[in-house]
Amino acid sequence: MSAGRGAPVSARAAGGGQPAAARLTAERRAQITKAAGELFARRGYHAATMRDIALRVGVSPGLIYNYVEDKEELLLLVLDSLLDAYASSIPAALAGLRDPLARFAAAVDTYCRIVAERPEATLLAYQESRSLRRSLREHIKRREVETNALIADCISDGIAQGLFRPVDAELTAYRVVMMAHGWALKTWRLAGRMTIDDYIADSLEMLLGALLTPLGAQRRAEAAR
Amino acid sequence: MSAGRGAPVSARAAGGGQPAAARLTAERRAQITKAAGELFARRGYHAATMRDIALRVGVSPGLIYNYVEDKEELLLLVLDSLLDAYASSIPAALAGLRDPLARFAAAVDTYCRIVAERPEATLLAYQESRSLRRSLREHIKRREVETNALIADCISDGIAQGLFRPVDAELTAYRVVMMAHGWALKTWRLAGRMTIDDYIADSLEMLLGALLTPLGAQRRAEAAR
Amino acid sequence: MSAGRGAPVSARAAGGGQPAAARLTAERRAQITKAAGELFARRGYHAATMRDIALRVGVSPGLIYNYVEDKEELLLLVLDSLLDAYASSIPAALAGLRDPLARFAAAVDTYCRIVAERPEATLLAYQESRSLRRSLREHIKRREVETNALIADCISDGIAQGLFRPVDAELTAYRVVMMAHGWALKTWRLAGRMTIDDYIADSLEMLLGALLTPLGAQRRAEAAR
Amino acid sequence: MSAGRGAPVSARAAGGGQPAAARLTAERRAQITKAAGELFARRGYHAATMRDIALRVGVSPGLIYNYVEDKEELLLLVLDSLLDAYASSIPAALAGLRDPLARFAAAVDTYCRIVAERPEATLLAYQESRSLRRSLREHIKRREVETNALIADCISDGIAQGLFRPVDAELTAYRVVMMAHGWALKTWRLAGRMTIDDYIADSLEMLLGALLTPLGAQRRAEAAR
DNA sequence: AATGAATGAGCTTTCATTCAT
DNA sequence: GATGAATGAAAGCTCATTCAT
Repeated sequence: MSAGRGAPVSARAAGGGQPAAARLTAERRAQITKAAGELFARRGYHAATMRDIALRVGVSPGLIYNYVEDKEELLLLVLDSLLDAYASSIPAALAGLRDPLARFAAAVDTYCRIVAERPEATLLAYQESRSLRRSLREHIKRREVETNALIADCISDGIAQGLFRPVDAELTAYRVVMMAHGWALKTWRLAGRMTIDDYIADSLEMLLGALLTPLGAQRRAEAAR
Repeated sequence: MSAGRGAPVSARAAGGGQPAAARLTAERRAQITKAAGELFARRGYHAATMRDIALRVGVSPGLIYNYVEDKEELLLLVLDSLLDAYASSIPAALAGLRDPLARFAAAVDTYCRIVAERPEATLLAYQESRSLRRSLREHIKRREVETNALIADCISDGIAQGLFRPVDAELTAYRVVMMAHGWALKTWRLAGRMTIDDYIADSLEMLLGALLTPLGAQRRAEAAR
Repeated sequence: MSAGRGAPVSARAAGGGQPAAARLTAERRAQITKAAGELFARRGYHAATMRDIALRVGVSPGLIYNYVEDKEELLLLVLDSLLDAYASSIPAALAGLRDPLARFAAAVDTYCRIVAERPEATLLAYQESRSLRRSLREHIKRREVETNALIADCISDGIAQGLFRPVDAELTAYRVVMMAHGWALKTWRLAGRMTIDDYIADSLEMLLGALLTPLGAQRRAEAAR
Repeated sequence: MSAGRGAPVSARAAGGGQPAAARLTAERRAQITKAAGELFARRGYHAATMRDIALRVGVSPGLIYNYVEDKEELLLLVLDSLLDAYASSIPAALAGLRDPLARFAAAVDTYCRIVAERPEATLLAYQESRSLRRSLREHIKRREVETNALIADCISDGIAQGLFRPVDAELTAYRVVMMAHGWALKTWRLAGRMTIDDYIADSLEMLLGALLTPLGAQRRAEAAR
C-alpha cells in the first residue's frame, strides 16, 4: 500500500527481484518517509533539511538519495502516506455496512479522524503540493480523486436508494472533504473548545440536513431509535 | 486601513511628519506589498525571492529594506492586507441591514467573495504564518479574531431575536470561516464545475439548515417570497 | 590645527574665499569628525555606519559627502584629530620648562594622558590605519613622526647636557610612545587595578632608570628634594 | 593543544569517534585556521572574505562551515592559535631552569619572540576581539589570563627568593606583556632600525632595572661573569 | 548498502555612495 | 547647503545534492 497504484517513485535501491532485499528497501523507505513527515509537519517543508531528516532516521544524508530522487519526492511520499491512510481505512470502515446512511456516516467519520490524527499532514498537502513538479503533483491529484470516489460512491448509493437528494455526488464529496479539512485548518484555534467528536457530529448533521430526502430523514429517525 | 490597528510594522523610511512624504512612503509600501503578495501567491513564500519582488516593483532589492525590516515582515504585510479587506468590506456590507438573517447572509457572502478574489492569499495564511516570528504571528492571530467577531456578532443577534438556535456564536463563526476557506482550498479542483455563487448559496443553505429555529425558518420563507 | 599641515583632505564645500562660510564649513567638519570618532571608538570603524554618524550629527547621510570624500577620509580626520591633540598639548606643556629632565617628564606625562583620555582612538589607529589608502596612510605616518620628534627632541637635549646616556633619541622616543600606548591596549584589563597616575610614574621610573647617566640621576635626586 | 582547554568551538564535522576521522577533521580545521590567519593578518578581519579564505585553502566556501560555525569563530580559532603558542612554548622554555632570574628572562624572551613571529596576529587580537560575541571574547580573555600567569609566576618566585622587589606580580606581568606587544605595534616602524634581539635586551634591562633588589642585582652580575 | 566531506548556486541582507529635488 | 530615496555590489551563510571511499 506504500505508494498507491502506479506511483511514479524512483526505485534506485530496489535492487533485483530478491523479495528479502525488496522488503528491507521498503522498510527503509518507510522509515525515511516517517521521519520526513514528522519534520515537515513540525517545521514545514522548506525549513526541514535533509540533514535533519537523515539524523532523525539515524543514517547519513547521502543514503536518503538511494531511496528517493529528490527532496520533492520525499514530500510526495509523505503526502502519499496520508492518502494511503484514507485508501485503506475507509474501505475497512465500510466493510460490513450495507445501509447507505450508515456507510456515509462511517466514511465521514473515518475521513475526519484521519485528518485529526495528523492535521499537519493535511496542511502540508495544501502548503506544498505546489512545490511538486508537475508529474508528482498529477500523481497526488489522481490519488485524491480516488479517495474522493470512496465518499462519492456512498452518496451515489444513497441517491440511488432515494435517501439522498439527487445532488452531484462528486461535488458533494468535495464538500465533505472540505469540511473534514476544516478541522486541520482550525485545529489550533478550536482545540480545547470542541472535540473532534463534536465536530464530526455537527458536520454530519449539516451535511445530512442538506442531503436527506424526506424518506432518508425518516430512515434516519428510525435508525436512531 | 493599511495595516490594521497598531500593526507592528517598521517605518524606516517614514521619515518626517510631512504628510506628503508619509503618503509617498505609504504608497511605496503598498506597491511592494502588492508585488510581494502576487509573487508569494504564485510561487510561494520561500520560492519568491526578494530580488524578484524588487524587480516586479521596478526598484532595487536594497530599497525594499527601507520599507520593511525583513522578508518576514513583508509576509505580514501581505497577510494583513487580506485581513484589511475583511475588516473594511464586511462592515460596509452590513451597513444598511437590520434583519439578522440578512446580516448573516451578507457577512457570509462578503467573506466568501473576498476569499474567492484572492484564494492564494488565504492559502498563504495557512501555509506560512508558521514562518512568522512570534510577535508577528500574534498580530495576525489577533486580527483574525477581530474578523471572526464580525460574523459572531451577526449570529448573536440572530440568537437574541430567536431566529437562530442558541449555539456558541464564536464557534459557529469558525464554521462559517472554515466553509469560506474551503473555497480557497479547493478552488483549483472546483473551478469550472461550480461557481462561487453556487458555493455561497449551498454553504448558506447548510449553515442556516443547522442554525435556524422554526421561527427563523418561517421568517426566511416569508423573506424569500 | 584641524588637519595638520598639508592635510590631503578634500575641500568640496570649502566654497569661495568668504571667511564666514569657511568657518561654518570647518565647524561642520569638526562636528562630523567628532561624531565619527565617538562611533568608531564605540563600535569600530566597520560597524559604524555613515547613517549612524549622520544621525548622531543630526544631518542626512548625503550631507557628509559634502565635507568628506569617503568613509576612509573620515577615519583619517578622526586619527588626525588625535594627532592634533599631541601636536598642541605637548608643546604647551613644555612651554615654560628649561630643564631637560622636567621637559622629558612633562612630555611623557602629557602623551600618556592624551592616550588615556581617548584610549579607543589610539586603538583605532592601530586597528584601521591599514584600511586607509596609501596616500592617507602616508599622511598619518608623517604626522606620527612629527609627534615623535617632540619627544625625541627632549631626549636629545638631555643627551647633549650629559643627563641621558647617548642612546638613539628617535628609537627611544618610540619606546616612550609604545609605553604610553600600552595603557590604551590594556586599559580595560588594568582599569581599576591601577590609575593612570601610577602608570605614568612607573613608566617614567623605568625609562629614566634606563636613560639617566650618573649625573642625570644626581640632578634628579636634587630636584626631588 | 589545538584550541586550548574547553574551547567553545563547534565540531560539526567532527563526526564519529574514529581517531582517523578526528585527525583529518583537526587537520582541515588547522588548514582553514592557518589560511584565515594569513588573510586576516594581511587584509584585516573585515576585508578578508570567506570566499578568499576558501580559495586559499583550495576548497569551496560552504565547506568552511562544516568546521566552523561562523566567521567569528574563525577569528577565535586564529586568536586561540596564538595563545596556544604561548601556552606551549613558554613552559617548554622554562623547563630546565631553576633560577628565577633565568626563568624570568626566558619567559620574556620567549613571549617576545612569539609576538615577533606573527606580529599581525597580536594586532588582530586588539583589532577585532571586540568583534567577537561575548562568549568567545570571554574565552579569549580567560586564556590571556592563563598566559599572563606563566609570567606572573616567575615574578612571584623572584620575589619569594628576595631577588625582585615586592611588586604586584600580576600587574608587573601586564607590563611585560605590554612591552612585548609594543614590538607588534611598532614593528613596521622599527623594523630595520632595531632587531628583535636588541628589543628584547633593552626591554629586559628596563624591566630588571625596575624589578631587581640589590641582592637580585648582585646575583645577576655574578651570573653575567 | 552506506558514509559524510565536499560542492556551489543562490539566498537575504547591509551599507557606502549618488543625485534629483 | 541639505535632503533622503534609491542604488547595487558584495557579503555571509545555507543546504540539496554528489561521489569517492
